[in-house]
Amino acid sequence: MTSPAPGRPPRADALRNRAKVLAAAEEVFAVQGTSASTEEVARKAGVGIGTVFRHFPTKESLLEAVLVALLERLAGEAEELCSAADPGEAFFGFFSRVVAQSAAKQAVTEALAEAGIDARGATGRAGPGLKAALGTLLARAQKAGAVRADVGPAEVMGLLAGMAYAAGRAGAREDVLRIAFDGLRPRTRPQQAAARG
Amino acid sequence: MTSPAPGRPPRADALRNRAKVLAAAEEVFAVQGTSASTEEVARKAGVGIGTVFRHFPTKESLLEAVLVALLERLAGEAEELCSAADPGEAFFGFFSRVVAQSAAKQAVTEALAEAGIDARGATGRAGPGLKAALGTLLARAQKAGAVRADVGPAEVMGLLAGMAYAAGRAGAREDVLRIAFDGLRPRTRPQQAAARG
Amino acid sequence: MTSPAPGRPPRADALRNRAKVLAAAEEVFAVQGTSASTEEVARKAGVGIGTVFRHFPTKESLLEAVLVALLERLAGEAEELCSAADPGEAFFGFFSRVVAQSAAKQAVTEALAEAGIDARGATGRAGPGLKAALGTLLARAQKAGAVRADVGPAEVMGLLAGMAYAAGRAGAREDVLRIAFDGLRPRTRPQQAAARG
Amino acid sequence: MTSPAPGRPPRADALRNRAKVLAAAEEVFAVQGTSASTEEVARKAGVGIGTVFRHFPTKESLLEAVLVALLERLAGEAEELCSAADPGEAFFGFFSRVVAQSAAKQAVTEALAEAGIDARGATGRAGPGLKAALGTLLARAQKAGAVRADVGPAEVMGLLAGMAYAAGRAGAREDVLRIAFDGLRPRTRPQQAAARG
DNA sequence: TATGAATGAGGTTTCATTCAT
DNA sequence: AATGAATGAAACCTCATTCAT
Repeated sequence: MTSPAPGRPPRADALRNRAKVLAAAEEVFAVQGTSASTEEVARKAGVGIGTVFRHFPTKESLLEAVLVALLERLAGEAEELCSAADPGEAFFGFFSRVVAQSAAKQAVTEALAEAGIDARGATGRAGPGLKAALGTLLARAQKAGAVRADVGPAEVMGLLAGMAYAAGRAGAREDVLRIAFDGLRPRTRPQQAAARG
Repeated sequence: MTSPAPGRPPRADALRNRAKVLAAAEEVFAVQGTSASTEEVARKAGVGIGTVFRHFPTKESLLEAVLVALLERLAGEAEELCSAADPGEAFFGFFSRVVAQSAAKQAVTEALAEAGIDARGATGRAGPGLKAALGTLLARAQKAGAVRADVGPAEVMGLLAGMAYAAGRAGAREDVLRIAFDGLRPRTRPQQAAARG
Repeated sequence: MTSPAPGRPPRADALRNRAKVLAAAEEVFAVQGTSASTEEVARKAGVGIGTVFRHFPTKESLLEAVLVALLERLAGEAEELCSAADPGEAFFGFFSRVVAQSAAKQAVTEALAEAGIDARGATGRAGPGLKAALGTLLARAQKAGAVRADVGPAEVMGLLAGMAYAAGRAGAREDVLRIAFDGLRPRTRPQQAAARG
Repeated sequence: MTSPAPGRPPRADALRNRAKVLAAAEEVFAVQGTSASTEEVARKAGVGIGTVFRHFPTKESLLEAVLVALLERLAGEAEELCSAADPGEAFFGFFSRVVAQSAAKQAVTEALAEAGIDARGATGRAGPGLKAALGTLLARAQKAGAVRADVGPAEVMGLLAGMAYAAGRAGAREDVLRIAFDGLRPRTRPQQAAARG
């Protein structure tokens, strides 16, 4: 691959094709799982197979790009909610929306899982953006008393990945999410009990 | 499942081979994931590839058999706990143990997920055994006031699958499980009842 | 690939196919050069592509096997000539025959070249067989006064590779070989003859 | 060779690019062999891949141009030596130098081989230049008694190609070249001369 | 019944060549 | 004229499945 002369902007049609490939990959991997073939992606994108490999020199790099894009999009949504009026609603609403997306897209679940683990790869590099935004949402919700104080962003990410999987693969619905949410809310009674005791 | 000639009982060595293959498959899929090759399974089992396909005519059927075996084993464990002294401990202990297994074996997670969804396939047919036993564990724990009354076996299965995934892929630990458990515990009444009583 | 149970002889049909593949590869590489495709070899051998890769798991290993087979055959011919009546004729005759083969088969030239260099790979392992036999032929010819005393097997191998290449690629014929042979002959006799004359 | 619009002289920058590509190709093919990619050549030349194909419409034509350039350079060296003081030294020195170059550059060997065979292609058309100059060197050396009288330029070209190959691929060194040189020297006179001296 | 050799579709990747910018 | 993105044939290799031994 000839790298573009440094400083020169990439050509418009190339950018367009890159985006088309990425979008097609996102859809194909969402529907068929990440073992879908690169040819399928090319077909869906309406480009030649060579074009896919020009933009993403290995299948792994394509997959990575898809996951990164998903994570960044989620991080963007989270950031927007950081200034919402009701911090509790913002936090739980975001959580719900991510889970709902995962139900349709397997890739989202994988992205969440990898973002939690992988500090190395590109996925890991994009993870912090989401974790940071989620951390802010969490902190605000905690300050407002909507979420218990003794959980951190890491636990929330783990719970999110699990619920996403449950929604997408195990056919679980709001009932399950409700349990998780209750687990995240501050405990009322025990404190009274503790006060009494 | 291999159907022997009708009326003829399967030969002893054939049964032994079937068991060897199943055990090998369980281990191989646990370690390498379900995309491991059938040859690998045959090698680990110490049999020819042809023998694997004689007992399990497609790779999918082999995978299914592995999942069914896992589910049946879990169901067995659950049934044993149905007569345990402390129903709450029995329920949460079982839940924890399943999640711990999943952390080591991807296949367990898949089994749980499929068991929740698939009412059709063989996995779905084995699911009810687990779901029934889990239902008993759940009912006893609810009656003892250790688990909130408004959740059913289906929700617990979903939560279990999600937590199993979180444990195996997203690197989540007891922290996350604690949140889920708190979500499962009664919110108000039990403590009041305890306080009153 | 499942390795055969140690001690069990390979199946007859497998051996037959292995030989067919090797023969086809030899011919294909001879005609089209070593960059010919593995599919072409399979087609010529009349087997599926999978069969080629079962016997030779990489293209490189196939190529290596071809070269080794060629070297071993040449070594065999050389060994037979070690007991020939006229050591000079044996040596030069062998040299000529190798060169003649190379004219038709590029692969022979490559085999000779690699045998000279590579002490590592399988080709290098087969090289010594040829070099040893050639060494014997050479020593006998030197003792008989047909070849000058101050050259060793390594130089002869080098000369052989060069002449093989010249014959196969540069269109050189006996004229060139005659020069090389004159270079190999002892320097004294002709002069004595000339002195006498 | 790029044909400009008839009557229009090629632009200066185009000529410059052509030269850059040719130089890059020579180096790339020397180091990586002739199977190096055209992209690699473009990168080394610092031009776009399209520019390479504008000047050399196929990879084969680029390769040919490289070989022709090499042959012409060798022919130039040979011509310069045609007026050297010692014809024997000129001839053998040239031979040695060509072989030494080949040890580093595969392409030289190929050029020599093709020059010997191909009367058709561009390589064949450049060959005569070298062959003529070599013929002159040879004739002078023969007249001076340094080379036997019964060999012609064709044989010398063949020997040269073979020795070039031996040097580059078979790891042969001066020992082998010495044999070839001895084969080229007159059989009787020089030694008598030496005996006399 | 058990074996493992044979099969070939399908996957990833490379690269000479074309063509819009 | 120069560029480099796009193309797709073709290469190597894997693996689920079949079938002769």
